[in-house]
Amino acid sequence: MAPKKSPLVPFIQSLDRGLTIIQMVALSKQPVTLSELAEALEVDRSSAFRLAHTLRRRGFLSCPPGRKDYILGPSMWTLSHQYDWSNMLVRVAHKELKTLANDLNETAHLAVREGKSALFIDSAHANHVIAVAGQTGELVPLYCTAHGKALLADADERELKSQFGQGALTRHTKNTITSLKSLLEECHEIKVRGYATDEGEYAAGMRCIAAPIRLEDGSIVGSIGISAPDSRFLKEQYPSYSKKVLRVAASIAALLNTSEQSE
Amino acid sequence: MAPKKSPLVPFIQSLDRGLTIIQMVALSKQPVTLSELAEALEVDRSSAFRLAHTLRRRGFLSCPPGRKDYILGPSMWTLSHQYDWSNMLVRVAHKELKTLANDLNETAHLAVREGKSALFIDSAHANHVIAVAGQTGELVPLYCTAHGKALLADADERELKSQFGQGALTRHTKNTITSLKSLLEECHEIKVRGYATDEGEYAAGMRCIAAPIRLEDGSIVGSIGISAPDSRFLKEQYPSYSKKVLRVAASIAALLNTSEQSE
DNA sequence: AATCTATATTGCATAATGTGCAATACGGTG
DNA sequence: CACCGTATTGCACATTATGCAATATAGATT
Repeated sequence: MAPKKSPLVPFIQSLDRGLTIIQMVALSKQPVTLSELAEALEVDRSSAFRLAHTLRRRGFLSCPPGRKDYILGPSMWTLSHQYDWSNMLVRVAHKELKTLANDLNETAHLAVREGKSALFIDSAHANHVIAVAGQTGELVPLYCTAHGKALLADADERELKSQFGQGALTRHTKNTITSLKSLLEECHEIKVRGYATDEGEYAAGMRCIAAPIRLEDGSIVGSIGISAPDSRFLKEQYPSYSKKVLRVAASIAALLNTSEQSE
Repeated sequence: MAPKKSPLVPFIQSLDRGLTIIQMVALSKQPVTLSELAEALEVDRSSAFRLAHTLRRRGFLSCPPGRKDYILGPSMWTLSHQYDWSNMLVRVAHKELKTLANDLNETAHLAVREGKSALFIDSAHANHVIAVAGQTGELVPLYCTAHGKALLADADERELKSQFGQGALTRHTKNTITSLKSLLEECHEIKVRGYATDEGEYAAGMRCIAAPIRLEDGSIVGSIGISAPDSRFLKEQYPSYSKKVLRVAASIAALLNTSEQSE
């Protein structure tokens, strides 16, 4: 597709092919057959076989019992379990986060879900020099913050119930959503329009917009948004702000999904 | 260690090396330098460089901003997020589960944590033909079942509080643990001796032993155990039963951790 | 059951590919 | 500025991965 620019650094062909196999298998909903691999790689069956066999010996692939096609193996699983991913999103998204903060001249946050809370894992402030660490690590409720609701966007009734029980939700301000039903409705809305808002539902006087960050398959892995006092961040700004926030969320997702890393 | 038996199927050397790099980086707490990779692989720096470079281009590795050593990249992250791991444990453990059930001639279960519940993902019954699916999918509370408590073994006070709130725990039987304090103590005990018990704490008249399944780094990824009515499963059998359960938990862990898959 | 097709697996010779060596560039330190 | 360690590139050679062709295996069709 892309005209190879500078293969200055030689690619290790067979490793590259092996990685392609891993990704094919990981992305496919069904087990992948040898023929499919061979065809996708444009190599002979025998070559695909030996690559796959190597992956299998190392536990990166395995075969469903009795079958001879491939699925991901336990190595991939244990690696992803053991590895500390906590700053992966931060690293990938930090630049975009700063851009957002500068563009809108407000504070931008990056959050992930942590049980029944949203955890702020990074932030960027406008008019400040490159602050390496904001006061990240803050936990806020899912149901009454823009980030939290963005992270909940895909939740259905069952999930909300299991997370928040059947009791009423704790009220923090006069705007806090306290019924599961309204929360569910809001989630639907967020899912449709792509971003969530917080009209002082947790901290009075603060307004916030946040959008979920979605991988290719739609799964939500985090949220990014802008916060400011409602004296400065007016409702009229929702359209333009949300557009920017959505754009940034999309470009972070793109960075995550791109298999070809720039440099 | 093991004398290579039959390298009948040739290994793709460079792919194999690339996988080793991925595992090294994933298992290391620190970023890994090129020199370390070269040394571990017993290849020249330049070769290690080209392998790592290929991995980086594909997003399987990346470099911390400004650094030149390696950490895992976004590809590994997105793959592990998107992939459906729900039956990984089942596949790897099923054989062992059957063995356990047959050995003790009782029902064996495999469970994973799902929020504040334990989810049974597989089971094996003695005296039955190979039942492909037991009634998996059952959710039981974490705090009053052997599997649940095995999954909680490493929990500290903070985690228990955040999971179960400060209220008393729902009583299911006269043996149910209802205070967080006793639960915490029991968790400690379980961690020390390696297995959890359930003396009819959820369903009266049922006794159960379960042990956590731990990866190399100690993280708990599931639990395996044996259940039976207390008329048949006596306290006297704890020593011998627990020994078997622990052994099986260990061998499942071994299957998960082994990078060299048998065949 | 026997045949047939599709797919998996192995052997082997060849050439492409990955490798080590050596040279060069880079980044930080005295 | 010179010095060191490390990263990166060029190049020639030989190891290694590849395609082809042969064989084995499994499932389907008759």
